[in-house]
Amino acid sequence: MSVIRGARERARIEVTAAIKEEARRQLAAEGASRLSLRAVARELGMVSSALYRYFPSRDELLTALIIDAYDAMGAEAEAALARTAGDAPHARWVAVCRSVRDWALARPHEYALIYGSPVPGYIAPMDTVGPASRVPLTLVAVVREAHAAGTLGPPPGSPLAAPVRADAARLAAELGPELPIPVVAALVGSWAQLFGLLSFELFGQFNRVVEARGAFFDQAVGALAGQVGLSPAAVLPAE
Amino acid sequence: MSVIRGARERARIEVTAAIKEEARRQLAAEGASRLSLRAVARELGMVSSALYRYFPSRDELLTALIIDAYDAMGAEAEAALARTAGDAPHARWVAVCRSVRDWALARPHEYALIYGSPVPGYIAPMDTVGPASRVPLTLVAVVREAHAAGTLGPPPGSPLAAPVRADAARLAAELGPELPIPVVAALVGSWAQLFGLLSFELFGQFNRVVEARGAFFDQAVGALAGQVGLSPAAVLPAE
DNA sequence: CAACAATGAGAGCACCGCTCTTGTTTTTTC
DNA sequence: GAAAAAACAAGAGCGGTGCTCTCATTGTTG
Repeated sequence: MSVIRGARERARIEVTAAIKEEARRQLAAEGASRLSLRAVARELGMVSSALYRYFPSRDELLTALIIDAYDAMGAEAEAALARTAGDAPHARWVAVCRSVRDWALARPHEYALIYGSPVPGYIAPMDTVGPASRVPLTLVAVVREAHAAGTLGPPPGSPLAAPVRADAARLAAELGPELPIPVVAALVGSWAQLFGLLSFELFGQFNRVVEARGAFFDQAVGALAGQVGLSPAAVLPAE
Repeated sequence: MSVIRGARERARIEVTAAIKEEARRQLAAEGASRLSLRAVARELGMVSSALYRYFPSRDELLTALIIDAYDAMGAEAEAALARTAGDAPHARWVAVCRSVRDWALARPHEYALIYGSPVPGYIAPMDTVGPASRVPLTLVAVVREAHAAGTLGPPPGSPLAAPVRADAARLAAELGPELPIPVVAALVGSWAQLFGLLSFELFGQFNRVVEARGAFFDQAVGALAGQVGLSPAAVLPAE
């Protein structure tokens, strides 16, 4: 399947990669709305119409960049999870969140591409949902491990309204049937709130408000962990 | 100061308003990145160059829309606060959050304008910070009232790291010197997290994940209230 | 009334996304 | 190995964009 068949196919892969690379460079320099196919082509020494052999439209190029960004961020989160194997769940939660933040701080424009305003009229194709769910699935993995170890406390807060419980139950069936329903509901909220913190920091809302951004982030995601039932003290029991 | 001096000045105010109105219509129809000065001018029966007498650039038009949007959202939040005078702080908190959500759901593109990816290269001018702070100040008002009434519990979570405490202390001096520092820190986090919930809902991240969006939002902002020390049970004491 | 500043109209510049046609090169098929 | 098919690059061109410039007109003010 991944066998490269000939010079043409090899060239196509290389050119496609070069286009995305140059597009990412322009993204970082100018932002998504100023990404120009003509400029990308010019920089690559080709004519603009040639670029349409590789991406049928500007939106398709953006979609490819979106998928790449989701994948890169997800890989970062998964790497953080793997790196902290054996640590306490609360610490792993914080580590995963931090890795996401580090990735976003290094590539703010790619972050904006996936968590900023959606391009108008643009419906995210199904190809994006897999890559997009890698970060939340990583957070779920942390919680499942804590639950398996018996260190997961009940999430604080009022009991769930019926429709929320229904949503959470459906999600639990997909993500971790053994998890208590309120934990799943709290997880979804924490997931959104994590990116609220990131977006505010990256989009400038914290300017002149929060200066110690890293410390503040750690504090906030620690609190988020508490919201899903992960307590700082709990440690994985030795086998 | 606000006396209208002549026909010319009156016309200028009307034309400026008409331009913004038409621009908002296009914003709703096409999104910020497809907002076109020429199309606005065309719809208004003027030539595109005439529009530059009113806004020196497309970005300036966007800035005006941004300020209007912040102001409208802030007014909505303040109205919700006024409407619930005398209610328990926890209920007022939820009411303010709901009013912000309702405003955003009715004008998703204006929401995206102020809480989505910033226009690249675009630095928010100082004019925006006043209108932008109306919503957070409304949330602060709820918490201050609860504190004055003595119903504000200590926010849960680990003690604050020194730099976070310093930021929060500086903010407390501006926003409410009587408030405990950890409450101020939790407030900033809740503020960001509130818009995380909103952005995920509005930008499509909850598609196929959360269906009962209103109920879920209420649940989540209720938990957010708990994070700043507002408990559902506490009621304002009768005078 | 005259001088002035604000406004509108039009042409034009450089750029954009995208399409179509033309000629070339690689791959596939017989 | 030659012919047919597919992939590709290049160029011209269409209708659109933000923005600037010039020039005539119109309301304001001394």
